[in-house]
Amino acid sequence: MGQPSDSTYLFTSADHDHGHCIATALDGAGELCQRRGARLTTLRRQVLEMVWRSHEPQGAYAILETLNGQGRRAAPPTVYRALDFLLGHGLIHRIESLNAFVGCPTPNQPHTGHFLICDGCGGAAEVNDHRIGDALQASANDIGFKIKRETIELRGLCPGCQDVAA
Amino acid sequence: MGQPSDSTYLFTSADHDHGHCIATALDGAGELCQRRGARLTTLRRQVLEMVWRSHEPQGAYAILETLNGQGRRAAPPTVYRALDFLLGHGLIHRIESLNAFVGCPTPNQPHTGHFLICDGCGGAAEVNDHRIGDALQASANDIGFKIKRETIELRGLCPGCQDVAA
DNA sequence: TATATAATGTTATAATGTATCATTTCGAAA
DNA sequence: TTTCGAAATGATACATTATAACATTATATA
Repeated sequence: MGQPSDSTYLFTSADHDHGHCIATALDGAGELCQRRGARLTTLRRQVLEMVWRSHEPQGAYAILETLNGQGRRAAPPTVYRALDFLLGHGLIHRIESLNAFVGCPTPNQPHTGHFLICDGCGGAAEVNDHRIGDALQASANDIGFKIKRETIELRGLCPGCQDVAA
Repeated sequence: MGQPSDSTYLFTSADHDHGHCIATALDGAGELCQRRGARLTTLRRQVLEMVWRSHEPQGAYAILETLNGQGRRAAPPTVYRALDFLLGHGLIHRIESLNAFVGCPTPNQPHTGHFLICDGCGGAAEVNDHRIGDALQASANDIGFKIKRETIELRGLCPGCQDVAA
């Protein structure tokens, strides 16, 4: 608990109701895929669930191990293809600086993920602050650069881990 | 030519005097290391020169091949250690979304690199626009997140490559 | 010069990601 | 319902990126 059900994760306490995060994400993904005529197969749903295992970005091979721990005997392409599908539909984001993947809490509104990643607890919070996008756009405009994709990853310490450090 | 000697690369025409970019970078690196009592060895200088081979970020193994093409017989750790040294002194930056490295035109002023990377020509331009840093800082402040490192990589099309596309 | 430290060499391997072709599953058309 | 084409997954092999561990060499300075 600790957070209202519709709030986005911003380094909430470790005891928040993460089951609710997962359930919301899976339900939302189901609806999104149905609307789009995309097939959220069992495998893809399992991989999405594993990405959502926590708010720490998950590596592809970690996901593969988890899958294989459940009786299945999968190989890397199986996982990467599922991840590609989820990325393509905006259900997850890739964290470039970690070679890892994290669930998107707001896959319905088109956006580019901006991330705060805590070096203490490993959590990654997605923020959608128009000031950031505006500043990037303004800077690019001055040069005449046309933005197609953004990789915005801030590493540091979340409020809780700053307290621990002190 | 095409650009004044002290300007930073912002997708200047392909025929700019890149030799000047390289010379400036190497000279600056020499001075910086001397001031800091750091040893810019032959190997490290060679690797820096290879990173500066163009404004396209260079992969570690591409650098390794270039090194080995010059008679030397080096292995990956040799290159990665030199890159680590150069990163540590801010002489180069790592582009996370490309697993590649690019020379820093302004290693003296402390800063975090913000990059515009053209999907057309492959060039990476480093911009230091306070609006971006300010917006990131403001957004992080609201949450109480303490920024330690920034990965800001915008992919898209530079002015020249937009023209070609049209 | 002696020597401690930094730098580089060397070998092996870990971690991440993809190409290719075979097989299975699924949904729509007949 | 059956058939058929496309999409999804399985399976094998391999490519790319990065690091661990230990040996050797070079460098500054006491």
